[in-house]
Amino acid sequence: MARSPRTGSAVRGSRTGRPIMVLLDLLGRRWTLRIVWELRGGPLTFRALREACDGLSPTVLNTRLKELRDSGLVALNEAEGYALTPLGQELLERFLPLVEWSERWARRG
Amino acid sequence: MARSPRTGSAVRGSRTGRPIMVLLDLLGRRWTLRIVWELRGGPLTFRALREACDGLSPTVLNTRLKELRDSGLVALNEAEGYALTPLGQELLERFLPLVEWSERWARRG
DNA sequence: CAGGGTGCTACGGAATTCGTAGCAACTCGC
DNA sequence: GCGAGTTGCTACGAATTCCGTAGCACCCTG
Repeated sequence: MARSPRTGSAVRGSRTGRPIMVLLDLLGRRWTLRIVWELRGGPLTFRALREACDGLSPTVLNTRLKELRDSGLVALNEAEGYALTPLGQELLERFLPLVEWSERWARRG
Repeated sequence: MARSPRTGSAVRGSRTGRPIMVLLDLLGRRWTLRIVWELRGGPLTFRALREACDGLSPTVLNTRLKELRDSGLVALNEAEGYALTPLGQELLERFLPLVEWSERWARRG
């Protein structure tokens, strides 16, 4: 199974290690963006996260969570479950304009 | 092969048809974000786009381009090649903060 | 002990993606 | 007309990724 993309190292589709390429590799994997999105309201347990993501397989969820933890975007808090780190919240904030845009996209497209 | 995600219809991983879910499905497919990114500087031909994306297979490139055209984000201009539509440029603009963020992410993560 | 929660793994099959080869159409120079 | 070059795009078998179900080990409460 493909390893977690890391800045400075080659990723799927690019050998430069440029941060944007690493990010595109990470976010281009199925469920990754969705998981970050579902954590927007606060921590969720592994199983709650599964349900929020329409019951994706635990295999993939665990793989994605490993990648997101390796990337410093998500952390496992024993008391509350999985949550966005400050870095992950920054990513979510940068992503919010896309959410607002998608509403207009739906009306026009 | 999975059909292009459309707002208002069920997509992979969500039956609600909410625009954000449709967008997450679309962007969560491999190479989709990369293709939009590589078109940031202007139109590219099919083959130039392949090279820009580190030689991804023409099968997948064509599939992604169909999806992006169905979504109204990319158009084929016979004279110049594939280019972002105004809608696609809006998406790219909303995505730019993530690029800037990825630079800091690389330093911290 | 029973019953419920937690994170997580195994495994076989389905879906997606890849890599290579090549087609049909068009344009250019000759 | 005839190549040589471009264009967008397809076929097809193999590799990779993802899915669905079942279930393990652990902890806590009753």
